[in-house]
Amino acid sequence: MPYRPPQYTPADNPTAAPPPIPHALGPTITDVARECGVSAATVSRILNGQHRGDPTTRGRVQATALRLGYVPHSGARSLVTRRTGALGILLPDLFGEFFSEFLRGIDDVSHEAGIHLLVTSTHADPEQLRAAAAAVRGRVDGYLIVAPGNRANAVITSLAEQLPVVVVGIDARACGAPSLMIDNAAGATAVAEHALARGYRHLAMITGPETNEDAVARRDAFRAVFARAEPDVTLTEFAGDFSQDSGWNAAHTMLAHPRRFDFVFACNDTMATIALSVLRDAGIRVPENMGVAGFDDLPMARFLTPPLTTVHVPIEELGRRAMRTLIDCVVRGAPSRSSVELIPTTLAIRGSTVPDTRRARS
Amino acid sequence: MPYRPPQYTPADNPTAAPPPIPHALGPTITDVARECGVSAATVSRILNGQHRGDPTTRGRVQATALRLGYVPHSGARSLVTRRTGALGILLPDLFGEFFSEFLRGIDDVSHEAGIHLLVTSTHADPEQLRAAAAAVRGRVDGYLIVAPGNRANAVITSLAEQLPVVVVGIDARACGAPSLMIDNAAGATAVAEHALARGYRHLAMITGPETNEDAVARRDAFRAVFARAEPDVTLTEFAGDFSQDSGWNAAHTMLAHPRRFDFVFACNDTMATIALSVLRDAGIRVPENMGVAGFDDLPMARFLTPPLTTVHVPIEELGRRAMRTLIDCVVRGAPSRSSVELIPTTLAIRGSTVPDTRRARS
DNA sequence: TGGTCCCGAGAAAACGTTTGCCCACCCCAG
DNA sequence: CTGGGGTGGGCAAACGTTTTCTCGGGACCA
Repeated sequence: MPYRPPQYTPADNPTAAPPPIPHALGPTITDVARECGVSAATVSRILNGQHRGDPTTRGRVQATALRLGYVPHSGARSLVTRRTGALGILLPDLFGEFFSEFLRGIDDVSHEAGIHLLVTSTHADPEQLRAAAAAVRGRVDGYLIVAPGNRANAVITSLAEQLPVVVVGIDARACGAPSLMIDNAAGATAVAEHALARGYRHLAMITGPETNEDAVARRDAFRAVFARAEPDVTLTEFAGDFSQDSGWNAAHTMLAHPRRFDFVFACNDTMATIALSVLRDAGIRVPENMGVAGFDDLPMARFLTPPLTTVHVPIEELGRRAMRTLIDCVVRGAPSRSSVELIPTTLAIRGSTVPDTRRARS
Repeated sequence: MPYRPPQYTPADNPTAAPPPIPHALGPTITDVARECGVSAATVSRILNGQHRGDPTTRGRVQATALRLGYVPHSGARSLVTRRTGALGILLPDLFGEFFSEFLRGIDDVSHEAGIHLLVTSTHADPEQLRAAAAAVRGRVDGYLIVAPGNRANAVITSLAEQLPVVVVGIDARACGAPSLMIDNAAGATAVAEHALARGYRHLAMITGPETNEDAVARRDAFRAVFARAEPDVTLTEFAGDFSQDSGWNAAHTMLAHPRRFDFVFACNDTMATIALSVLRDAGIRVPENMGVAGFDDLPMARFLTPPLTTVHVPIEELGRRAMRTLIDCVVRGAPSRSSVELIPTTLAIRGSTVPDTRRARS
């Protein structure tokens, strides 16, 4: 990734004159010092709390800084402290409610730590991840990476050698970075067992992307329960990739299939929502003729028709924990120990698998 | 907002020793210069494209920079250029799909301009907005503000005096900043006219927050159509605030109302979704007994049961345009001319207002 | 051939902050 | 009265980059 300087000039007019007037800077530490009749060093120490000195001076300096609206220049500071006070959030793609929730958790933690967030959301593959990380290099003290798939190990490893890294979504122990993972197996298992307990026998599953470890884990756990189920139970898989379109295609493929299914498990709520919609259009009653379950428990899931049985994932909590872990790594300055934290999931049983819709607002 | 230095130490242990090992920095410009046998000045000029000089030297420097993986220290650079290459995105709150879509548009544009995004999402009122802006002061070249309500004018005005500002969601001409606004009036008007054309006569509206200009505009436009409708048409308003909970409360209040309604317009899709759910639980058929319409056209809207008639808002495009406007301001260095750009909306007619559900995937 | 101009590239200052080192002062004890 | 320890606070270097000023050399024209 060759270095490319920031381009404020619009792409359609690369020859435009460089902007002449940079923004006005506020008061500097020298201004505060002069105003108080002390040296810049003293101001710096007081404002950073390292100074146990004269309370009078301290009060005066703080008051002056406040009055002048002084905010230290973060660039100058990071130049000497070698810390930026910011963390890079590298997201594969910003789709749907999942990432709003996730970001909310992250923002919450970072906000109270006084840490800033550099967010990028445009990596779909390892190479773009590398580019995104390179772009914010030097501006951040660490990376929070939501894995774009399971092929990114090499990139993550090389990033983790330079800065603290926390990975969400894949097991990155081999990369030397702590990982946080959703307990997909428990969730998918619970769905499968619930389906069988409810008497459903011919199961369909709409899978997620092959490269997504969450998706694979959900699929495998679902398969595993099927493998030890009674022989009259069948399981058929239809390929999806978590997107709306793929859900639509998979649901229609399922309906065209010669086998009559009585249950469909979509590996995320987005696809489950679409499945519900397709089934309704086809005149199939849920849950009587067919049970439907999803995964994620998006805020909307309980308000669908019928309310969607799904695996609850504490998404915001996931973001929060990931952020705490990352901050912890940065504090220790250690090159991010390997570890895996499993985020528990629970099955939220609603109207798409049990007839009584009175439980609408479970 | 008193200055508070970044706190990497976890809040529960404020006395922890300061982190001893700052992250290792990569190669500096001096390293590249030494490696090539030229001066740092030359490297700087070449890498920034200001150098039309000797192609041999240029090629050598570029190759070396690439080989060493040199990335300039953004702090040092911003110290002298007085630009940071980053923009601050100040969001009121990260809820639902709306902001994922919005952020996607923003990220898209900034990414291709090589500009970084500092995202904050924790301001619910003007004072918090001021604090959020102060926190990133000096780290950004401009602000993209999604208004937390219509009381923020004073804060926005003072921000706009210092840095380029673009505002989304309120008319900030008085603040000296360009604004982008959704054409709420057109959308709400279209809904009202559609409802009346479909023969609905007793309309209910679930409003948004009083402090939100979008919400107010939608309400007023809907009222206006009612005002010039035939006398047998009634309109009753129920207070909401765009949240799921408020939608639930408003829908139930509506059902308890002595008047029998045959149409409900929720001022955003989140509340409309809840309304659909509540009506289903109450055994009211949509659209036969009651029509439902929302606003925003979230990606999920067309997959609800029945598919939701709603006002389509090009959310991603909104983010994209806002970002382009902001970048334009920063480029010109001008203190952000006042202007208002209106983002057009269109009515998406679906099954929640017209019986034929065959149009499911319109 | 001599003068002029241009172009490539280096030296050095400046940006705002932190921090190690040092000094001066004060207080207290001997 | 003097010496020592402790403390408040100043000086100056350093961080990595851009940019202005400068100079040397080569080309071109008369």
